[in-house]
Amino acid sequence: MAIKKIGLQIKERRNVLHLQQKDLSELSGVSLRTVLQVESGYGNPSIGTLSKLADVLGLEIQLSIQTK
Amino acid sequence: MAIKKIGLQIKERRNVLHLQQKDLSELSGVSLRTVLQVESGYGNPSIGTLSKLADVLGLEIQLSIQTK
DNA sequence: GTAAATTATGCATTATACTGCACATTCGTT
DNA sequence: AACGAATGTGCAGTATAATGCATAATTTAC
Repeated sequence: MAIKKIGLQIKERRNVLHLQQKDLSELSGVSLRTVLQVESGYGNPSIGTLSKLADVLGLEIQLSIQTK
Repeated sequence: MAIKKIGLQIKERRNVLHLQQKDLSELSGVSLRTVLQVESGYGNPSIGTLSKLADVLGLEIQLSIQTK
């Protein structure tokens, strides 16, 4: 499922950058509560919310041809 | 902005596959109303909704390192 | 061990995505 | 032009994402 994978990517990238969830929350303007939900793969964030998180982490959302 | 770009990609891909908005709506289970909004770059779809559309179109949502 | 920091969960409220219906506009065909 | 098909808009209702607060559990540092 897309959301779980994305949540994991967010979490891993955050760790690589040595940021805490609270940092990501504050830098992105997304509540800590929602950061937690997204990273746990629980929930169904909007593109807007995901985009705010991705921006802080230097990531971008892409649509690509399915490989598989 | 991420949403406008994604909307355009959805629309272009749909055209490549010779699908109409109504087809995409029915195949994905997303209302025609929402398909219209997403394609026009207006609105802020959830990952779940975007994922349903992407699946039908053979696309996948990805997070990748920002290139720019 | 224990204290503090970090991550996680329950519940209630607010903001907003998603939808259906009706109607309007644009596009293609004759 | 005139008709039908496809795409788009306004408005209202419903579902659910996003949030804050309090509280837990977990991890980290002392």
